[in-house]
This record gives sequence, structure tokens and C-alpha cells, in this order.
Amino acid sequence: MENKEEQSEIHGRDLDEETLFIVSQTFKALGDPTRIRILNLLFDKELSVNGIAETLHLKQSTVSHQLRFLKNLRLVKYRRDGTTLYYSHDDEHVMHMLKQTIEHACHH
Amino acid sequence: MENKEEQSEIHGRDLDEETLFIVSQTFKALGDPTRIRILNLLFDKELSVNGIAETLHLKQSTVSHQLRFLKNLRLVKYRRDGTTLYYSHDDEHVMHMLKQTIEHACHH
DNA sequence: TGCATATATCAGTATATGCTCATATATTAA
DNA sequence: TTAATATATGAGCATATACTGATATATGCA
Repeated sequence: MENKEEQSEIHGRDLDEETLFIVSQTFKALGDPTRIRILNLLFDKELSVNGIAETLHLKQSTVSHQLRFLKNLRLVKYRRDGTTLYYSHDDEHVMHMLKQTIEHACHH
Repeated sequence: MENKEEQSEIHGRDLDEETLFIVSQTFKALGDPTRIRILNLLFDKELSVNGIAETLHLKQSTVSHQLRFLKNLRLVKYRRDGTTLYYSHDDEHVMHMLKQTIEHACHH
């Protein structure tokens, strides 16, 4: 119960392992320039894998790998149209953080 | 000028290299469990290097290295009292993001 | 000055990450 | 079924990252 109290306090002492993992993974997703560029593209539109690759001058496999990473964290989703997959963002909270931080950084 | 217009659009196309670097570095700082634990400790109090190390059961050199990382990004600051350095957070925006994300993650 | 304490830094190692090429899978249309 | 297109996946490589032990630096005090 002491343990329970400590865990229910969000700050104060230490975080439990699962929370720590989720939080670090989330920020890690935003900690790579390529993934930031991809998410930035998806702010207001959906795009195919090749569409992203061509716009950002990246290899198809690079984009696909990074999209899988983002998909595993449920930061993006896709819809299929024929053989084409259209990706879009799927986490408002994360996109909001990204937007805020980009705007914050632009002032430098 | 076309280039200028594209850069001034925050979304839409691509981000300039400097913005990309700042944003990715910021999130990278939050993308490591050890640094998250350290910042979480500093939410509402200042702590010495050894204080952090003992609380989190980390080596002194580990904590010192991570604090240097965070200090370079101006996410923490310190004040000296004798031979002891008391560290505290120094970026409200980042701490707010961290808090939000921790609370968000706790619901899982 | 000399010693003790607190912190910083260096160098080595292990692991993680990201990119790329080659190839596999999946869907559509002929 | 076969070909064409779009995407996913696997393996290898180079680099980045994090931790650690040993050592250096800095401050305060006797």
C-alpha cells in the first residue's frame, strides 16, 4: 500500500516501468528528423508511402520502415485504395506537441 | 522567394534543417527512460547529483552525463552550494509536455 | 598546504538505431 | 494465371547512444 501510494503519485518519486516505457517510446518517435518530417507532412493531409518518399526525397523502404515504427505506436493509421496505402496521423495529442515544439523552435 | 514562402509555411512541405535539429534534439532528450526519471524527480524540487543518483539507484557518472546532456539543451540549470550542485528544471514548455504525456500514459 | 567530498570527464564496451539493397508480399488488371 | 505496381520485410552495415570504472577537477575546511 505504501508502494501503491508511491505509484499513484505521478511525481514525487519514481515512475513505474510501463509508464516509463510508453513515455520514452512516444518521445523517441518524435526524436528522429525523418519521422518528424513525415509527421509534419501528415499534419493536414493523407499521403501514400511513395508520395511521402518522393516529397521528402527518401527511399521507399526508409519511409516504409519509419511508418511501421509510427504505426506500432499508433501515431499513424492508413486506409487502402487498391494497392496504395494512404497514411494519416492518428494521435492528436502527439501531433499537438509536435506542432507546439516546431513553432517554438522556429523562433530561433 | 518561392523558397522563402515555403520555409515560412510551418506545415505543408518540409522543415528547414535547423528547426528539424532543434525539434529532434528536444524530443530525443525526452526519449530516454533515465532522463525521464531525472526530469520527473525535478518537477517540484531541486536535487544534487548524488541525491538524484541515490534516489534512482543510478551511478554518479551516469547521472552527471545525463545532466550535462540536459544542461546543453537548457532543460535543467543548477546553483552551487559549496561543492554541491543543486539541479532544477529550466524549460517550462518541455516539463509541461512531459507531464501531459506521463499522465496520458498512466491511463494504460 | 593537504585532505575530504562532490561533481565532471575520459575511454571502453555493449546495445540501439537508421539507412540501404535485395527480396517478398499483396492487390489489380489483362 | 501472369504481369505490373505499391508496399512490406529481412539482413548487413555504419553510426549513435547509454552505461561503467577510473581518473581528473573543484570547493571547503582543518
